[in-house]
Amino acid sequence: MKSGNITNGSKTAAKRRYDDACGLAHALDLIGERWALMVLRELMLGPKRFSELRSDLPGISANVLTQRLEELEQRGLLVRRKLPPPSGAQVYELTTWGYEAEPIVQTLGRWAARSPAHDTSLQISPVSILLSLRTMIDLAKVGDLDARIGFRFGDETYVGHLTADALDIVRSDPATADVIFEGIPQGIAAAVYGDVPFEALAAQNMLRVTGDLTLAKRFTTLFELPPKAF
Amino acid sequence: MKSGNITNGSKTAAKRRYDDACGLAHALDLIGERWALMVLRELMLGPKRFSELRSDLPGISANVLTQRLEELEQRGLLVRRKLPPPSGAQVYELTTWGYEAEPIVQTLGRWAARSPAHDTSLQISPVSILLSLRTMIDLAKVGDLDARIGFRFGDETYVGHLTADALDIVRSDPATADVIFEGIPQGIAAAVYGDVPFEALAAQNMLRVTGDLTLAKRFTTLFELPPKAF
DNA sequence: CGGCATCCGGGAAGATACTG
DNA sequence: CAGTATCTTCCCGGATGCCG
Repeated sequence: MKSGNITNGSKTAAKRRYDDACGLAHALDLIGERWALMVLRELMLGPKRFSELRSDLPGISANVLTQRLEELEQRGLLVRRKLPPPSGAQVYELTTWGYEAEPIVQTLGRWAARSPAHDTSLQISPVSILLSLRTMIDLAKVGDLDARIGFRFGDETYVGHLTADALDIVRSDPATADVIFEGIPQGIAAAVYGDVPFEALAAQNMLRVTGDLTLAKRFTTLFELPPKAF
Repeated sequence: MKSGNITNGSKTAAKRRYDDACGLAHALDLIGERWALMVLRELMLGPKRFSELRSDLPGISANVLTQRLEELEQRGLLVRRKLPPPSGAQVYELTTWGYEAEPIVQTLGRWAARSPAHDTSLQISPVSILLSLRTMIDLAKVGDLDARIGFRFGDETYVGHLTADALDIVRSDPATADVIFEGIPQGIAAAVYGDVPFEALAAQNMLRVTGDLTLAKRFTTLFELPPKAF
């Protein structure tokens, strides 16, 4: 019914973008699609393979994950990399610029924590809870503490290095950490944000703490959620 | 037709949400829809009416704007308010919690400014450019400066209060400001980020500067875009 | 004119099945 | 395990039209 095709090159090429020079608009053009920021979040503590991403992002479908990974790679936020033999598996790893998106994840998360509608009973991934610790830590309470905190969620293990300046978290073996938290992400959440005692969590098979228990207890006091907005 | 229609109650209860306790996921459930953050941005410096939003968000359809405003109101991010007579016009105004989303807009904007694909030649709204000034100001360069900077973009006028602590910007009459920038948003961008001299901008009808020209020149040196990521 | 409902076309997202 | 292929559903964008 439209007489003549539009033939406006700039318009046919234009998919669903905000035609706006504003930085926010451009950011949304880059990472505003559904699932894009969630994918970045899952890669924020280190490379992952396709199947790990799929299982840590409940609800994403394979084709959408494929598409997001392609777009994010093309835009320079992540790269595909082959692990050295014998593994040889392909993983997705953030670029430097991709890692620089962590403040975005933190700012959004901290803001949303004030939402009265926030349902903390839902599923949460290992990376999510660890990033929330990085976000919600009150460095003033750390003092001169310097400790290595291990986390074990099934196969996924992480080690956090707590200093006066920051809580660094990398994916590595927690065997030599000062204290090890082992269980499910909700167990960490309950201990840190819900002040649930370790014994109760152990009884529910949510969390097991080994190593320096005094340090563990102290660790759980370093974090605080912001108050609800209303 | 409306009566007795399917209502899809069985499955539609869960729309298109991330079923995830992560703060990021909840944030995206609240403001992750298309145009939502752009609407928040436009309201960030004060209430606006429907038609103002529509004209400052080129590309949004009335349909979608209505829907976003409803959702954001229902979620507690903005309220509808009637201006006192004689205007009596209805405006949309952010709640306290809504204004607290400014760090989100800033973080996304600052991050995207590093993108090599960022096209600064596109249209930009008054609120966008003013928020970018708040984002990109280098307070260390302000020293003990204390000045009132006026901005006039057609009908929309703003006054920025520059102090050592912050650049506050509110929508008000710039008549008494120390210096007034008048023109189009791109004119401000060219002067501040492109170091284009005032004379050149005046010749192109992009910007006219009145008042304390020394202050104006100094003002344009306070802002710096981050380097490109690659 | 401002605000909102409705219809329609296109395209992105979701679900499932399938393949190397 | 790491993705395709296909089909369906739903959201977005544009146009029209109602109503205060």
